[in-house]
Amino acid sequence: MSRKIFVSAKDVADRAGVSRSAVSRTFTPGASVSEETRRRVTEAAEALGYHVNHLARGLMRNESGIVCLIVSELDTPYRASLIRALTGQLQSASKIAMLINTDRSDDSVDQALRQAISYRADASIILSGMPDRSITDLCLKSGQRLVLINRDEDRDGALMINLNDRDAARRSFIALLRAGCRNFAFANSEAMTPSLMAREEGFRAAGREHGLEVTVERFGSTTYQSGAVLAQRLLTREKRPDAIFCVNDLLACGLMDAARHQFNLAIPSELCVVGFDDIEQASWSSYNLTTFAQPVDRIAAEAVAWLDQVTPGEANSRRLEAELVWRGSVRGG
Amino acid sequence: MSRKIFVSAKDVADRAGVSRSAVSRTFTPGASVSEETRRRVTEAAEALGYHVNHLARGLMRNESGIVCLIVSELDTPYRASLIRALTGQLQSASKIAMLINTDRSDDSVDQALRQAISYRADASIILSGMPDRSITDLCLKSGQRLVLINRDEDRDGALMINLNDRDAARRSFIALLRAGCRNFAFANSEAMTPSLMAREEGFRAAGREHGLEVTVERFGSTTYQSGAVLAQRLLTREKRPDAIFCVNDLLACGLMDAARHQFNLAIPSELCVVGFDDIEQASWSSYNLTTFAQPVDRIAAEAVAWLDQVTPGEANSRRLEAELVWRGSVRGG
DNA sequence: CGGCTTGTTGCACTCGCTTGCAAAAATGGG
DNA sequence: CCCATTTTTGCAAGCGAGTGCAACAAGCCG
Repeated sequence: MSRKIFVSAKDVADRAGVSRSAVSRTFTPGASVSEETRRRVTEAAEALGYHVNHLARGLMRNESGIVCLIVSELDTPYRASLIRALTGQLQSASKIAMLINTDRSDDSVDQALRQAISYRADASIILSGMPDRSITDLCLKSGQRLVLINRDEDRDGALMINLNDRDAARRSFIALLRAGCRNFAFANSEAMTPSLMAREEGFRAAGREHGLEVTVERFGSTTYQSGAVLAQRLLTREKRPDAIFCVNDLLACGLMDAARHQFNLAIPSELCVVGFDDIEQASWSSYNLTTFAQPVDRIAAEAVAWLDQVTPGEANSRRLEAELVWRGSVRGG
Repeated sequence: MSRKIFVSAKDVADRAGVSRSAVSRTFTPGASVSEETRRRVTEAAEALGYHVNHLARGLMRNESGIVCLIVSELDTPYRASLIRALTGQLQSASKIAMLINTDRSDDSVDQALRQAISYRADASIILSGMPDRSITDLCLKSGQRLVLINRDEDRDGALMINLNDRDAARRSFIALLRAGCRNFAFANSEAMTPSLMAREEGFRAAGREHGLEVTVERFGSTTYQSGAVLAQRLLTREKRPDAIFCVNDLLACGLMDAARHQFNLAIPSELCVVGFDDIEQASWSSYNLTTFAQPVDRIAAEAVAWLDQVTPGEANSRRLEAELVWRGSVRGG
């Protein structure tokens, strides 16, 4: 059971009867090689099953082509679709994604970034959690790019991609108002991340502007189960809400199911619901949920484009619009 | 804008006043270093923010710690949860996952494996698609391990993890029979992968054994949308089925929604449904779907354990049981 | 034919790390 | 205190690739 039977540039060179540099050059775009040698080298490489060792190349060039995706709970529909978009587009830009799972503990985001440094990743994209400033500084100092998606906090040197959450929330309020709703509620988790809070703020602010009260309830994390609990809390109130903006779709699904199956409410006639993310399930006919679409492809495109730039550039913050997707969980439309 | 400001072992050595071998040894478990030098080295490393360069280490040791996950449509609930389990467990075994997305074309699985070779991945885990034999041979010859999950075909040298699909299908048939169903149908996609076909086979076989006819319908891919189409086809038949085994949960959700919303059928009183995978949505109260659970943690554990073995071993095939999860989409239970 | 440009090639050094080997230091027993 | 044994340490040789530099070949012009 021989182990290290990788074929190296040396082997190819020998077979092709050229120097090692020649084969190196054939695989380096824009290097000076004659047509003849190139042919002989590629031929030999083909025959031997040679592939440039990206580890060694990365070592020399001091850039590995690796981009770390740092994420927790990656089986959540929105996260998963973002990862799909990111990996796809990274590959088109001939980079490769390393996936770091930070489910375990909170400091594991920091751990993850250390891993990223160890593998000399060219960049890290953070989808969940928020690393210490000390560690992000270390990353930046190591020449690593940093992209923060929906994490809002300020980190200069990093690219921050956010949605216009406040505005989306306001538009949602207006839509619900037009649908004839009068008792507004906001169903939030206790996660309190900046983007979730921005949605809450925006919705409240819209309520104030229209002189209408907004009931806010927060519970657990942004899951289906929390949605059920929030339904319980909101729908048993003396003044039962007839419009609920849920901080994300998963939660909205749980809330709708509870509203229908436990409280026998008809949607949208007795209760209007709006969600956020536009996960696949939102389009399922059991939910048919009016929601705001996260522009996952745009997000991924912005991130990858920024990574492809030679100079980091200054305008390192992108605020994208969430598009309202009208479906049947709100009257009218 | 200086680029390569990575701190190397040399830097640490200088600061700690030792040789560069000493610092290398401090970071190599089981190497001979005195307590004193180790202390000084770690101290200096800490101060400088040093991290072992895994690229260089991988180059020397000829093993990178990288495991490639090759997958398409990774935002599918089952896939996503498998990836989550795999990344988590790989990290616990101090390996790291590279995610390769093969959504684009069919030969991109081969492309992906080439990437794996280029990065000198220690192993590749294939969750979707089936690579050419030529390329798998190349992988194995390069000393790379290969794990195939739910891909069934024979590739010796690789670890194959499959479920006992036939048996699950048979158990499903019996459960439906006990529930009093008499008109059985199997809703399949046109994907025709071995594991999906094994479910169909198993279900049909069980039907034959009990002298009952099984209607089989196939359409599209294994998605929610296909489920709706299949409902359309199956529920408009002259002899309407009262029991449908769906090849996976996603499809089952689509079928149930169509059955309820378009055909006004009550589940389980007028129609019993069984799915496969036990994705999160199966437990949502709108579906409450009786289904077979993919033991994702077990699968991941088996894969990682095998990768951790020193010698590949011979019993390179695992057949796991899918556990039946009883919920409300089948009467009785 | 000499001198020049242009294009190719190979040598040798470098990247950051591991590791065998031999020298040096520490330990212990008599 | 000396010698044998065990640890610890540094040197130097790789791992597989990229690249500046100089040597060389070829081609062109006068």
